[in-house]
Amino acid sequence: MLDFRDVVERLDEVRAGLGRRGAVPEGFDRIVSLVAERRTAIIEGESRKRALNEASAAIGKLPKGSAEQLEAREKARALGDEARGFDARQKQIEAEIEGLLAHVPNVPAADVPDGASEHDNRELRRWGQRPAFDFAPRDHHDLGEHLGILDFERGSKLSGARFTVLWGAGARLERALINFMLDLHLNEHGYKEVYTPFMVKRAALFGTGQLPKFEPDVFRIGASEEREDDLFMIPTAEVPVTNLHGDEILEGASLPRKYVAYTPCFRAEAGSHGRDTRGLIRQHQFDKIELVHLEAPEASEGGHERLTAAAEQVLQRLGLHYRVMLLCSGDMGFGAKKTYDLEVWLPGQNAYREISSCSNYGDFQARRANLRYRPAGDVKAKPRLVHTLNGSALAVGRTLVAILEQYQQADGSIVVPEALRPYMGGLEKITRA
RNA sequence: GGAGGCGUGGCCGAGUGGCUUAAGGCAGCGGCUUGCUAAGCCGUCGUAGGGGAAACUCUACCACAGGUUCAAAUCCUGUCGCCUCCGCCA
Repeated sequence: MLDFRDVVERLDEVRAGLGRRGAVPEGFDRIVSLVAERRTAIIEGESRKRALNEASAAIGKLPKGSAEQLEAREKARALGDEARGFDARQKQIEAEIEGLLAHVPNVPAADVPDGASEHDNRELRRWGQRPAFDFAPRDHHDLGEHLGILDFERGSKLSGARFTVLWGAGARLERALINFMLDLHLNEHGYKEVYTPFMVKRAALFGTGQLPKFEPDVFRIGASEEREDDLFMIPTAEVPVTNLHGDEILEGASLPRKYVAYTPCFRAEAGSHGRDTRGLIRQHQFDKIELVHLEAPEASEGGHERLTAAAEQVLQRLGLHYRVMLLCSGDMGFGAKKTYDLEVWLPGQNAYREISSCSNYGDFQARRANLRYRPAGDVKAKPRLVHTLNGSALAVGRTLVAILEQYQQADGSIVVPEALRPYMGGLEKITRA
């Protein structure tokens, strides 16, 4: 969420930034008068409260039940009523401001290119070579079924469309990828591993910006006899991990906090009917390794580059050809200031597909989740909001897809990337069972 | 699932309607002192929102949300969390 004081102070600038992503809400400029009204309500309310406090102290010193005390009580009661009136007014205005801002996305960073859709994203670089085949490459769906490691029919029998069962070497490959990625980030990139709940409260989803705007995309466990409040299945580890230090004040010296988490992710995929219905690309449940940074504001840009590099390293170790895209203003997620997508080459689709998204959120999520730090070496300094960053490193299911498709052989078997063999009991090739 | 208890500042802990702008201690921070030695002394020591050029000042916050009252950490209601015992359970 944007800071309403900042919005008022830099109204034209913020409006222009939001305009770049086509997200200036109706009546946006009304915020200026709302903030002014809020201030008036505070000043008036506080003056009544002060008078009331003084009056109450005086009443205590008057003889109990005396005529003058009764009279003073009447006057104090009136003050209290007035104070409550201004308080209510203040709350109402603040709710209006929040209502206005809760649906407003972040302002894009200056170096984010203008654009309306993914077609306007800018390719920054490519790594590796497209694998060349002297046969027609198959897609992972066919390969997986042929090998008996992907079972789409039984997934849908159990749970419906967009669920898949993995068998044998497929299941083991999934697990190997999880462990390989975690170990890489732990041992070589300095991340701390964290294991979190997979169901979270509404407040956590608000903190990272999925709510209130994107509730249809999230699976919700409604109230029941067991619980009166709602829980939501996490759509990404970003939600529990970023919110870990919500309402805390961290020591500046402890920044950056770099966390890596494995979690399954659950997405309703509302509005994506008919898209990527074949194969593993778009599932209701998938595994992901997520990197999250909490950084001092001045360090977040550098942190974003390092986080992205860590994600790229996974693809490089696995020998998977990919490219890096800088997303344009219109294609970024709700809370992001700047986003790099890693797109892996999928021979079966003859296309690059997103396998990781690495974003700098600035203080947008931190304000919602109340994530703060005290600048190092200055005990008098006011707490400041951290910057939050996150990125997938990587989406496990799509990595498995990329391995099947890039490492496929003419006979339909799959060569296991060398980096994964220690995690696969030395297995060098997946063949038909 | 049953029964009971408890939630006060970074920590410990006092506080059952006005003398609490939350006592006292510990830790932290700043300084003084250092021959009296795992020390002493003085000061400082929360968060947020207002006002003010500033010094400073006001308002709110004792798990959270409501309520009673001129006045609530204190009384009432609801919620959440934690603890103990019993039962059940991977």
